Amino acid sequence: MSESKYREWILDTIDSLRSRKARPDLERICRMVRRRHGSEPDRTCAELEKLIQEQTVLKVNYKGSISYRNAAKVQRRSRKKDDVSLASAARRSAMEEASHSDLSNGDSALGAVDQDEEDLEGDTSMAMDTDSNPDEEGAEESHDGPVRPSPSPTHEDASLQCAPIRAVSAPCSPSAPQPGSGPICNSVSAPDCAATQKAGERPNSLPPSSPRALTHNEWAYDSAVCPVEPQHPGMQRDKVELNPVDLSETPSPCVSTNGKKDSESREEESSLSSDQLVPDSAAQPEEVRKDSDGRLQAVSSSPDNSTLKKIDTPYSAAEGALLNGGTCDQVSVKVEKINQNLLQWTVADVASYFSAAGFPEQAVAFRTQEIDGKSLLLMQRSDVLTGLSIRLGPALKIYERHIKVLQRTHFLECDDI
DNA sequence: CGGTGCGCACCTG
DNA sequence: CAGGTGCGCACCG
Repeated sequence: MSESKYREWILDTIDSLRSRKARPDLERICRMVRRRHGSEPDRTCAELEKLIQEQTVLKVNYKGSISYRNAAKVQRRSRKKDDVSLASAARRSAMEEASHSDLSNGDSALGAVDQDEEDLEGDTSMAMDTDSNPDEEGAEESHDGPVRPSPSPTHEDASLQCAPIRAVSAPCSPSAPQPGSGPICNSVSAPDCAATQKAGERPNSLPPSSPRALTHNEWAYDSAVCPVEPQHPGMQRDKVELNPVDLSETPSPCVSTNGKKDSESREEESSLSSDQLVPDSAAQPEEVRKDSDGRLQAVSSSPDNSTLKKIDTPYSAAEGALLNGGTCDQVSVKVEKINQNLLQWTVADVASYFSAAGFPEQAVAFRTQEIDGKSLLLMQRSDVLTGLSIRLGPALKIYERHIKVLQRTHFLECDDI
């Protein structure tokens, strides 16, 4: 209930601010939501972070300050260009998510957001990067995110390293800080990851399609993923295994991504740094704390945590599949693991999955229709094409490339069992 | 004082 | 050139 409300409110507010030519920053968003709906700023911040993780809202560092974007709008633009490149987008998302998990953990919302935003916006407004020179410093710190993106083998290392850290230290600040020390953990973990990544290597293999886009997406995804991982031990395992495997193993067709890493890596760094840096270091700390506190409490007693965890796994699997191209055998294997969780996916998980897969607008429709993992498994082609009131193009892609694949893998698993 | 409208400059593709 | 973004200012209640 509240979630959807806040989503509407926040997206509405962002749109409103944008139409007014005012920067949609945290302060203005919170204020407007409070005025319009009487919601407390803290709560708004928390909900905003959730949306960011879901990629419903993009956090961007633009011209040295943090801005929030309506992911749906942003993506449209970028995607328009890409257009047919769904596959590429999907790959990116998958790749990114897998790799990023590490990064985002520390920063949590901020880092993640920025990343996400960047990804989405990357096409349209890389201005942020340009403008945000000063921020770059911060970005370096947060770079973790950017670095992770690196596709292949490298991030494996990074992810592996980071993963453990995250789990131990704590969950990512934003969404689900399970351990009491959300904020601290974040700060600590992030740096560690970053350091390791930086020192070791930069993982930068970008996918063939678009370097920037890839990078951006990756970041965003990472953030989203990270939070989840820490929570469930079991999940984490899966995730860890999956991610590394996916990335490293991806021997077959997918390999193409690796080649481009080098050239693109530069770009990634530059772009990444600008966006991520500022937000994470400066503004976010406060937000995070708030969120963490609230969530922590909630988490301890509530099922939220489980949701988050679930999300991570699903993503990784899905992502892996996407990245690989959806056809790889490996993918199927990964998917299988995922499938187990599929039945446990919540509505939020499903929405997050499709947001991460590059369908933020359509993800809203899934949420609106309250499609959870079980419902997803029951969905037929006609349901997707006509039951969600989404455009035919994305609907077809979503069904053929995601739902169908998820269902297939799930039922295959069942058969085996 | 806070919300709103918008001209204008700046960026990117 | 087109389109997005947001600063800074003026206006309104």
